[in-house]
Amino acid sequence: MAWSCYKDLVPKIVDPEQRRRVVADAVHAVVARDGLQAATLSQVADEAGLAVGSVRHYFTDHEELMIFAVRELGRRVGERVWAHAERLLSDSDGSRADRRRRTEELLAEFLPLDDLRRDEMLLRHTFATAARTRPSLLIHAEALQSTLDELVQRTLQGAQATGGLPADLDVEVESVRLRALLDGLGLQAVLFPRRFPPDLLRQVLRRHLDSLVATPHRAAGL
Amino acid sequence: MAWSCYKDLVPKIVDPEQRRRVVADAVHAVVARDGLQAATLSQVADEAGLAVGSVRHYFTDHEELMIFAVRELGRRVGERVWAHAERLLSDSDGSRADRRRRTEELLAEFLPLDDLRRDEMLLRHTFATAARTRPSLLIHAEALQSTLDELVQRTLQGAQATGGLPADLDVEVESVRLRALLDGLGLQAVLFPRRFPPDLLRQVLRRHLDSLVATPHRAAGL
DNA sequence: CCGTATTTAGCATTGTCGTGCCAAATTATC
DNA sequence: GATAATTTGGCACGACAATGCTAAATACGG
Repeated sequence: MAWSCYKDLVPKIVDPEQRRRVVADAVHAVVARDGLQAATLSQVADEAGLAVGSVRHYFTDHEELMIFAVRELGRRVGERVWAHAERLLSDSDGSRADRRRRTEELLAEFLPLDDLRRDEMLLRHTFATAARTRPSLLIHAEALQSTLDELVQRTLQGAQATGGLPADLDVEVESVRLRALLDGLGLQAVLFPRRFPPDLLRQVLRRHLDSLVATPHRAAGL
Repeated sequence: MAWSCYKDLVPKIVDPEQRRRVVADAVHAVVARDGLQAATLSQVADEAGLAVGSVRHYFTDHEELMIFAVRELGRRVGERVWAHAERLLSDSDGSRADRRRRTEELLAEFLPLDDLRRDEMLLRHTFATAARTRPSLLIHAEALQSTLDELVQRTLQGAQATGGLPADLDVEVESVRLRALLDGLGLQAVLFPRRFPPDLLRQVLRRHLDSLVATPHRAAGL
């Protein structure tokens, strides 16, 4: 049943951490394709080309497997996005138009504009949703959420610091608003892809950034 | 939510449609509390105070039960929200400030500001997510989505028609943007309620509407 | 080359799901 | 009141999940 495509030539010695990551990959693939309820031990093992017993050798139980999958997702998303962010946040040079363009590119990392980002969006959302009714996942899902929240906030702070945004803009609120926009937009695009082609996503993001730059902030009055 | 306080005195004759709605109530309650994976026949029957056999008498199988629950959710959400909308969309009178206030109230119907709206948000989101990997739910989830999309769009169109929004605003794009914002904001508030108190939700919504009113639209340039 | 630890594979158990089927209880019709 | 229809309750079966336990296959240290 289990399908070890390895030939007999490959040594049986295995780096356990790498193995765990391979299994996490399988979890991600199954969840992205068939949903969380399909991520059973047997399906994950099949996806990874292993036997159930092998998977169980590296994870004590199903719960630990799920937790690891969430953390691994967070690690990868964080790594990819922060690497992208540092190029923007550290370099203070470039014209304003250039900075604007790069900011837009950074925030576009949150949108499902290609298969990689689509799967990441899907997985983030799936695990975040699952965490609501699975206490063991909550803190890890929150950590993932916080990481991205912080990135958005720093991006806006940086833009404001370099004069790309009005000085009286309430960055706290705008961060929440931008993050909500990105999340909602990405989510709808993932759930109903027919209705939200990548062009539309980019257009909406661009429009939002435009409105941030152009809008004079009004203190909370009517 | 669903509470049939009937005692044994009530005759055994039952309106089947009402019974189906009561069972749907139970589905909603279980899903909102414990997630979709908990909406098994036995748990739903328990929640409704019925035997499994009774539930099965009104629904041929589990799938039909889920579909009915989605449609019933759509019916209720649509009913409540459109009732609210008509008061705004039909009446052309009132000052601009008054219209603005009522528009904000209407859109606040999309946010989880009280238990009822919180559960509705949760259920909409849960079923929409599930529909991705359950073809039988897809069209019903899309219908629910479309209904709310349309409401948002009409609201913005109405606001533009009465001069509450700039005439050159691209209502198509703004509808998508506003809807994404409402969805993303509501979702985060539902998943991580500690971080998103109702006041913050209102503030973000108000800020977004402010920016719509105040922003001159720039044609898609840099 | 041998013994030990690691890795892989699988069996058996237990629990829970949906569902086919049937019987009891209750109501409606005559 | 007797009979048919509706409604309710539940048993039994098969599928499949997670998991405890065991044994084979493989790699490594001596």
